[in-house]
Amino acid sequence: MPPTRLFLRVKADVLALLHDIPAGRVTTYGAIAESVGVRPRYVARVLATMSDGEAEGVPWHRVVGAGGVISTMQVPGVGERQIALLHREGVRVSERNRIVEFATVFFTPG
DNA sequence: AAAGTGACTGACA
DNA sequence: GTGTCAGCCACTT
Repeated sequence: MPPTRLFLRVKADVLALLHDIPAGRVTTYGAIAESVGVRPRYVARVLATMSDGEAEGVPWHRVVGAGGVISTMQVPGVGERQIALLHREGVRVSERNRIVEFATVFFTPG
């Protein structure tokens, strides 16, 4: 099934916003969604349906759930990978899978 | 057409 | 601080 036009538009917008997020900072699905004009779940869907190849060079790991939750923990393997990537940028994650000092590393897109 | 499904959120206990 | 839950709505059976 080919993606809908809306999906492609949102995907392009989301990717553009992701590249504006500096290393060491994170944003949320909700914040991106607000900027793009869709629901948070839609943003999540866009990221979740990206292949490894598409994710190449895309800082998808800088997107977390509201409050700094690593929501990708729901997908086996992905959560661990995201945390590793964040650590590499100096973003600490608690053992409860939450961003440490979330308020200070939060970045508002757009 | 109808029911199922979330890489989500905010509210509430 | 943590855990549940209902609402959400586009997408997928």
